[in-house]
Amino acid sequence: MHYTEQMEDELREAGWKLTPSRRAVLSVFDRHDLHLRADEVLARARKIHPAVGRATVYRTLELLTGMGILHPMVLGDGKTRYARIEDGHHHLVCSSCRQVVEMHDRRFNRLIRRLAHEQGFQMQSNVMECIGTCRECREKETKS
Amino acid sequence: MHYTEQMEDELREAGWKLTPSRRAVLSVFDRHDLHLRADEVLARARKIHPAVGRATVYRTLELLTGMGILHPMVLGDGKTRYARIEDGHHHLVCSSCRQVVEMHDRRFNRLIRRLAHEQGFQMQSNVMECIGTCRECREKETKS
DNA sequence: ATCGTTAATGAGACAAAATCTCATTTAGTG
DNA sequence: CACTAAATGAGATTTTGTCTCATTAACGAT
Ligand SMILES: [Zn+2]
Ligand SMILES: [Zn+2]
Ligand SMILES: [Zn+2]
Ligand SMILES: [Zn+2]
Repeated sequence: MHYTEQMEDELREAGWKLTPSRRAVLSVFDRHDLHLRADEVLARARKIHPAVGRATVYRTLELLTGMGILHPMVLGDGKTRYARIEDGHHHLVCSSCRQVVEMHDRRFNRLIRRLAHEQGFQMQSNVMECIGTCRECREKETKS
Repeated sequence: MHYTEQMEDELREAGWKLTPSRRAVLSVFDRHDLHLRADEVLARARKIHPAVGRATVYRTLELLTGMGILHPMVLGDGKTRYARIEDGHHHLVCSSCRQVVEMHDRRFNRLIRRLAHEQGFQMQSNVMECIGTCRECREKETKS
């Protein structure tokens, strides 16, 4: 079953109404590697359901965040972006060229789950942002 | 030597002028466990140097972020907050009661550094946010 | 100590992002 | 089809962040 449909089921099962606006916002996140600002979500959602209002997009982003489907984050540039989050969502951000590399490593989730457990927390999900310098930028740097 | 003075030295050595406004913003972050919104930083900075303007606070936050001294983050609630970041800054956020627990574990930085290295990145710093449920909230939940 | 250069500043206009209100609509239920 | 509470969109409003520009002051040179 496709991700979007799965999430629609989750909404329904949690007792939320499945409206065209909510479905539009949800379907924007069909790919797992998007990091979108609220206004970008609005623009994309309108391609699917032109009538959606800004307020509804914000409300839906909040709803989906509360359900653990999306998660807000700032990838170094101070802008709030929303991304899908399954168990974990890990990034390498180059402080020089700003490229963002997605990194998924089981070891990571395992370690976090364990550390959280030590503190009495039960992990739902996690987001990590590692700021550094990518190889290309380091090479440019040493040359100059 | 105190943290704030150390950071002042860093600024100076990087060639930036050490103004009362910059020192005020810097001194706001004397404690390591603060996560402040820009307007909170402004209010606190004004207690030290009442003349600071909003624009300067934003400019300084950007400067300090660029230098790897501060880092913007959203702890679940979609508000951008700035916090000191030494090597890493790791949080457990309870999705139910919203409490934030700071977690510092060497294993974490080690693992991230290694994974980053595998991707050709040289880590400067990292921020992690783990969303979950704290013990108290889980106990409340099972009782009800 | 004084000077000159130039980065840095604060005020306030402006722009962007987010929230709130409320009259209207509609999804889900039977 | 009809009912009802939840959800919506429009637009006002608030909050957050940026930009401009005339003025100031940090810091190195003298
Ligand atoms: Zn991502
Ligand atoms: Zn790079
Ligand atoms: Zn923290
Ligand atoms: Zn809790």
